Amino acid sequence: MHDLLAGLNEQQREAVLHKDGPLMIVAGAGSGKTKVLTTRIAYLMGHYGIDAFNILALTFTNKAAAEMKERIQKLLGNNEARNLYIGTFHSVFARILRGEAQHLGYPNNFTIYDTDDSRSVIKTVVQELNLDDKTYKPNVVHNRISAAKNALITPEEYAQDHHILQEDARQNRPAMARVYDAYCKRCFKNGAMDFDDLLLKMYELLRDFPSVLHKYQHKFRYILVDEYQDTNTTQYQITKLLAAAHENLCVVGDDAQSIYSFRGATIENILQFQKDYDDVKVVKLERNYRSTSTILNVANDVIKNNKNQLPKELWTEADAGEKVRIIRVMTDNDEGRYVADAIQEQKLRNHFRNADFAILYRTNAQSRSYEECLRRMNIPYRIFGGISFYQRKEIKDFLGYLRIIVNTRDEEALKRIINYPARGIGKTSIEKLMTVANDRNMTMWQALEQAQQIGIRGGSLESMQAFLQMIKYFQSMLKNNNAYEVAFQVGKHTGIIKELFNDKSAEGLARYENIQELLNSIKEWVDDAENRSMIDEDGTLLENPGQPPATDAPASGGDSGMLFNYDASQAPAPAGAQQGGGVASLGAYLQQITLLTDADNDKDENADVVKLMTIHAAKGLEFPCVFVGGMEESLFPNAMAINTREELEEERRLFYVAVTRAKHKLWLTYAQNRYRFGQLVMNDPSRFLDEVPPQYADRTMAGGGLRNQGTGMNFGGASAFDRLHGGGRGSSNSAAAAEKRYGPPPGKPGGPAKPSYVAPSQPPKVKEHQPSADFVASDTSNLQVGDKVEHQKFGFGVVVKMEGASHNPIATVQFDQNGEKKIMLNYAKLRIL
DNA sequence: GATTGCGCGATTTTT
DNA sequence: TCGCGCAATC
Repeated sequence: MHDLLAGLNEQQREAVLHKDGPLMIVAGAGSGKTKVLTTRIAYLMGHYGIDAFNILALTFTNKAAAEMKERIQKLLGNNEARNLYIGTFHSVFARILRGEAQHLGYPNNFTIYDTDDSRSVIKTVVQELNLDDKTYKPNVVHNRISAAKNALITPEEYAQDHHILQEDARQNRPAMARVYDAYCKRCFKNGAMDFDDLLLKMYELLRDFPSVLHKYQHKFRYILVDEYQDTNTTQYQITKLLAAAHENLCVVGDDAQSIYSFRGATIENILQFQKDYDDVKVVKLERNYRSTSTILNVANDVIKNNKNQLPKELWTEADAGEKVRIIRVMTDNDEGRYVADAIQEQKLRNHFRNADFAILYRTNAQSRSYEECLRRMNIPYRIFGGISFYQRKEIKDFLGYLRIIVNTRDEEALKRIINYPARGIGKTSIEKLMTVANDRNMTMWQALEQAQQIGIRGGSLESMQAFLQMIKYFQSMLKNNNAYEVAFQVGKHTGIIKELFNDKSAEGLARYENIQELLNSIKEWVDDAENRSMIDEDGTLLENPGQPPATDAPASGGDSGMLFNYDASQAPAPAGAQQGGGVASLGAYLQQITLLTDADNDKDENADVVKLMTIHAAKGLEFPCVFVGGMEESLFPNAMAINTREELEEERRLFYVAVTRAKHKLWLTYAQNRYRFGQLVMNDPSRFLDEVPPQYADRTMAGGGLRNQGTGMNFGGASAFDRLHGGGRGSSNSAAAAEKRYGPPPGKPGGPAKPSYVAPSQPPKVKEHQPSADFVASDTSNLQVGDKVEHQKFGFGVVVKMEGASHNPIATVQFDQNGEKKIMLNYAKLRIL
């Protein structure tokens, strides 16, 4: 085991060697945190002889858990790591709750509601309480409820808390407490837990059932918590309970990277850890293996402006590297162009790959200008974040069937699919079912079973009975068939596949393929689960919660990957029926599916593309070259987060995270003018830029050459970088046009700015036109051939042809810069010159 | 029942 | 500005 410690620095070694008692590892960015965690676990097992079954490691993402498991496996060189409990808080607790559900009155096959499901339930209860859904907006209400749950405030406590009630009254939502209560009751009735419940119910389980607590306290003799700075109150309390018997609790985190308070994370958890236990061993990992010293110095100096933190200072033996470039551009579009151009430049000069670049931003909306420019320059890129595979309507519909099969209490699922595909169960009938269910205190499913008795007649009744029959048929399969076999039949018999197959639109095709992909992934999960199944030491059959199914591998049998062509649906169901539901049961499948995110089955993780993402999404990642855009007041720090010191400090930590993502090169850009909500707004440079020590930064206008702009910042000496970007690369229109439009920045001395930014050397497909300052759409009802016009995007041109009906006239315009375009006058804005 | 159109709102989002 | 969600409509 000696070599486990090889390659660790002194502090890392200290953290690994510490065996018993509470341990806090304060791990700065890029300090080898994962290495320490994994080595520590391997060492516990390999050197101290701790049984893998007795070790629990909690992470925040599936990805982190999977990576840890893999690395431990490698370190140990055997298969013992498979017996570790490594997973996200949510997946580990879901797994435990699944086994203990009866204590709490939930079915073992309880459904896990994702955020959309939760909102949908909220919508329902708000309606049922006869409240205005404009006042009680689902996402607002959900945030409030979620915050309460994360803070361990029950509906009863909520209803009695003066401070909370006051706050709700002030927000004109006096009935919040009732909504919260109704929401909880409804979820319970539905046999469902939302994300927050997975934590909350786990806590209640441990709190209220001493035997259960005892069981897990003695099972998990060693507990490790990753990203401790992001834990919320509930997670804190759970860890405390679990660790109480042995106090072998190791928490790892970096208070400077706490950026999820809006999700209930409490930075106090890590700040106060030393007070929670006697004799807390604290190890600080301050040596950074990632960034240049310049970048680290910037990060260190910036974060010093925060008051509330654990003292530490990152250091490195790496070279100073280059200065951080602080770049001012005129508009958000210029920012996109500047970045795309700089990437091109760096690729050529320094042989970087696309994947060496990341563009980070505060808000998702900022991705647009980058996207346009990258596309124009044919630089491959990928945006991370956005709608997840599992949130797509067709996927949720399909899963809706699987959910109702496994858990008939799940009203959300039932409502979703009872008339999809359309089978003649109309709105009125559905409402009737719901009303009756509510009145007689039964589930909607039970109401459905008694459709006739409750007075549903005719076609509706027949449809309902046929529907019931079908679902019951699927249910009858559960016992002897695995998740895939059931899902296969669902696809075949419900008509979903047929419906999508018949939709020949592009979206329809995509939806069809998504369902195929879902089925593929279920198949793969089944194969995998059967391989990885294991018997727990206490005899419980467990499913491995870790590995999500990858969805890119071809289907078994090596065919086209299309497991399910509608046309081929007559083919026999997949052979090889397993011993039954068992480890690969539909219930087990559903339990983990909701906890997956797109990142968990990313097929082209290693593709050579520029990566665009929010700073939040970048946490934990690193890139050779990083651009951070939108360094402007009210954007970053965001206007919504500058009202309290706490908020501002979190924004600063976010900036710290952004800076410390960079290994070699870092650009910070800000635009003077930016379109926001369709309005052009002027922003001051971010205050965080002022916190960057001048000696570590080059501050320039994009392209350089501009002096004395007097922004209160030093735009002095042109760096090598400026010269590089400065002169002699043809002329550009954008900055000049922007300058023309807006004039010199108000309050800023100095003559008109010279064109500073230079258009990319590869001419774009559409030459961006900046409309004249006085651009006003003209009345085009009398537009004639030969008229000279200006278009907001395409620029100046001449009308060469008029066609189309009088109510929908179409003009063909020959543009100076962009060739001939057909312009629909009803939509496009043209100015007649 | 699907389609269109208007009005509103718009941080971040590991699970 | 843009996208979405709901309401009106054939």
